Amino acid sequence: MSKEITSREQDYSQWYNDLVIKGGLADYSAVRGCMVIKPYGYSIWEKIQRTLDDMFKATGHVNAYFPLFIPKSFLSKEAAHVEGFAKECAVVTHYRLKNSPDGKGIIVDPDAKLEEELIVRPTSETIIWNTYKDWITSYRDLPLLINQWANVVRWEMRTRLFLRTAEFLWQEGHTAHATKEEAVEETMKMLGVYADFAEQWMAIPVIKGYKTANERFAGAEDTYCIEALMQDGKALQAGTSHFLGQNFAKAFDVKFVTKENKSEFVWATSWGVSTRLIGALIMAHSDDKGLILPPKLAPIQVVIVPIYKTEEQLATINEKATEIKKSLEAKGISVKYDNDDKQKPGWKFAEYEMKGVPIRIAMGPRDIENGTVEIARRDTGEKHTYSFTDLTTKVEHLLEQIQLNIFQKALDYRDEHITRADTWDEFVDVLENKTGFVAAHWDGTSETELKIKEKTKATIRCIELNAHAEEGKCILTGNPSHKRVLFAKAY
RNA sequence: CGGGGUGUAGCGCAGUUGGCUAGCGUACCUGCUUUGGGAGCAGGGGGUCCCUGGUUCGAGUCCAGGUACCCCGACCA
Repeated sequence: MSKEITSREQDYSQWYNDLVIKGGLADYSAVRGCMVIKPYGYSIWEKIQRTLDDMFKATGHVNAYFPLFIPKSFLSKEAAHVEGFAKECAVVTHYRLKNSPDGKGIIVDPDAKLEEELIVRPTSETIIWNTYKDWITSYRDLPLLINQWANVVRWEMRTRLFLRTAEFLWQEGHTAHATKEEAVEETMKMLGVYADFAEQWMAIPVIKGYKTANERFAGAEDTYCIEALMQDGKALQAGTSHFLGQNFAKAFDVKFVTKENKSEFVWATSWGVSTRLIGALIMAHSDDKGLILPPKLAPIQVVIVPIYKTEEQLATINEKATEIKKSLEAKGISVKYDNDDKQKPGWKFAEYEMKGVPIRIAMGPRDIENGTVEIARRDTGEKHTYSFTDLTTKVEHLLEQIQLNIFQKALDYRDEHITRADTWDEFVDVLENKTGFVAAHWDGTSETELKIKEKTKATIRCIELNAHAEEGKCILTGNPSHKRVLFAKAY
């Protein structure tokens, strides 16, 4: 009763907002475009962090931390980079406040103006490459494989919880290599890490591809990405991996001496994923009753709800539930036993469904008598009664099944929503009515891409890595094309 | 930055033509009864009606200006 969720059909945006807020993941804050990530939402981020961090370490990376502030002059050293980010930078101009002369409040002290303004990092390439200059002198210093977990600020015109906030949390990997081949290899390796994480942990199928010039990261030679499809048929870029060539090395004069004693610029990559992933997670799986979280990232994997009339019954259930909780926890399963007597079972059922807890175990006097529990799975809503015997194994299997099931469901939806279009009318029709990805021919020019965007709001999400050669004609101009690319409306 | 919307109790909202003590649901506190799908009854506490100024005997309500946030778009992860 107290927490109604807007249905997807009624208002998709409102449904999303309801899930975030009523699911207890995050809240609007007093600061424009900035959200408060609440404990439940943050614990999802912590799981994402922990898992990715392990994957980064396993691929040879180490963590470091660079400053939040970037001297303004640094940003302009790489031409394309500054052009891409200039319009959304928060700028620090002063370092002191003082009491207002009229006695009301406090003002910026005009005498405390900075010599050079500081930019709150929108990304850290510049400050990092300025540092790398001092760290790299010889081929022996390479490769340099560093990751940073940080917050960044991009002053977006319009923000959305998790999907696009003015401040967001992310990780950014910045690597330096002796050869182009090695840097390209690194770029692809990390793209693979992201894709594996998205599919195996978040249960979100992704398409690996590369961006057209229009969509490329500011300062990159090539931008690779993983693209996911949300339930409203819009695409969401879930992670990017950039091959930066020697652009930043040249901008910040980062050279190394080869074995042959020659001085050369180093080759670079950068790659990142952000708290936006949580937005993807929410939209990919959830339904009109609330969140559906993949077991591998759910803060609570199993909730146990007692049902009782008397203190004696509760005492018996407490004993059994604690036993079950312990045996599940011994298998690394996170369990919440909610015997809070301030809420009734029905309320708890609804609440944990809203929060996307994958498995709910209900235990009442009836169960104690029969030596059973009732298990409900969040993804399908199915309820079954199981005996205590081998309960832990059953729950483990069920968690695995749920993980696979929601991935399969998302995969089926995604695959059904990749549509080939060969005529303009067909193309527009799919984008308008069926939605999702449209695989179509494109003549390879930025002009055509922009015209299509103007007409349909769809952009080229990526050119698939495994796109096979196929002769055809551009959907708009009819000019020759050698493979299809994926268009979609996107977040 | 353009278009639309909203600011009244923690949250969600109502408040008529300007009218006297600002209300409803929920949440909260107390008590009793309840507990297998968001409990019931009784009692209780809680307000800078977004801000500033104006009109008026009287403003939550009318007028002007400001401000904040949300939604749709343009920009972007």
